[in-house]
Amino acid sequence: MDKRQKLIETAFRLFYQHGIHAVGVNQILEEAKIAKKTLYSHFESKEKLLEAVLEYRDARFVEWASQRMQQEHAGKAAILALFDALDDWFNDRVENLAAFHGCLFINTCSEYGDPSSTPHQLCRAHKRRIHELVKQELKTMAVAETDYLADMLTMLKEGAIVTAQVQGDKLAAKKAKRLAEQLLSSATIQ
Amino acid sequence: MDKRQKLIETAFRLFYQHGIHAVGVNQILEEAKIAKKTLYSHFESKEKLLEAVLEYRDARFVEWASQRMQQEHAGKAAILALFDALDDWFNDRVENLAAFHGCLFINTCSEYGDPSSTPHQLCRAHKRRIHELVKQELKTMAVAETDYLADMLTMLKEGAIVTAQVQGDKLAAKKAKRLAEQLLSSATIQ
DNA sequence: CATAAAGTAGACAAATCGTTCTACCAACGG
DNA sequence: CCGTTGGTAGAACGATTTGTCTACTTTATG
Repeated sequence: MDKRQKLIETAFRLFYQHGIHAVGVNQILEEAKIAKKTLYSHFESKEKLLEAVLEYRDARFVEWASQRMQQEHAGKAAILALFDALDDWFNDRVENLAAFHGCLFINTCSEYGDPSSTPHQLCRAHKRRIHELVKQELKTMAVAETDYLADMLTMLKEGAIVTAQVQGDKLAAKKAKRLAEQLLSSATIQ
Repeated sequence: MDKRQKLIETAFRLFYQHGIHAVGVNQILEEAKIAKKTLYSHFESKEKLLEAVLEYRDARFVEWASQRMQQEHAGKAAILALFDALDDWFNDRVENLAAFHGCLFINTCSEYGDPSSTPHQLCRAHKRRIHELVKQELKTMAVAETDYLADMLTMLKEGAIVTAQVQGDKLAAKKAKRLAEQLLSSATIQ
């Protein structure tokens, strides 16, 4: 088995559940049943491990989201499918994403507030990627102001995630979907 | 000078800027120029100090937000004033709130993921208070579904905060205001 | 003025942090 | 068969964590 991958996945689970500074490397090693030297042969520091975790999560998440969108017809249906996907995520119906504890990237920015730090920038890049996904979908539709619409749809998504996490509102995605629908209806030209 | 208050304000500033686990009590004491024994005579632990910080921030923030809303005519203008207030906050034009580093309550929930923990519950209570503020304003208006509208407006607010923090998008509040306007227009009966 | 309360600085304890290190073992290719 | 590679366990290091403690000083009040 790939030790490096095992470290990334274990660290992800612990960071996601308890926060980054709250989890020590010893705890990661214990759970992964991997020796300390092995960790430091693959990663030069805890922060480098975190960076690998963020890249791993980004890849998995974007892959999942885009698949869910592409399962529907391009355009409005695809975008609404994203909010259905969020609903599944919030209610722990997606095995690949681990039990919902908010967004790892938002959580990470809370702990790495300096925008010039590498973790913060990786989080920013992830959000840009999701934004791009939505924007590309909008471009296949007959709508004006795709930039503004993509901004609002992703902002709505962030709001739903935070509401689901902080308030424990399991219906957050369903509510957000309704507003997204309205937004798309009033924006569609044809 | 009230040492207890000085401790709360110093701890707030540091927690807000760097995160909670990243800041040690020694650092708080150094900056506040207060002895360790004094801290532990006022608060039985770091977490109790955090709880006092959350209560302090909650009071200041709700006071500020409701004042900004009440400066406008009741109803739609008051709610839109909230988004103008957010814009000032994101762009560091509000002295009382300290330099923008996202929302302390969202940040805290990232580090205290367990919803049954006291810090998490204090954050939840704060968000409920803001939600109530918006909902009461909606009740003075001729709109149906005040619950749904309050949900969406606060969700939009959370999305704007996260976008401003993670993406560094200083225009997030202005964009959110535009969608809020549209939402209120299409919901108004008269 | 005297006493009590509340502050000070900072040493200290016990634990944990991230990181480096030694010593050893197993598998594999030349 | 021997040396390299990559793994193991875990000791050790120095720094830092939260929290307690001693000893002293300031301040307020009766």
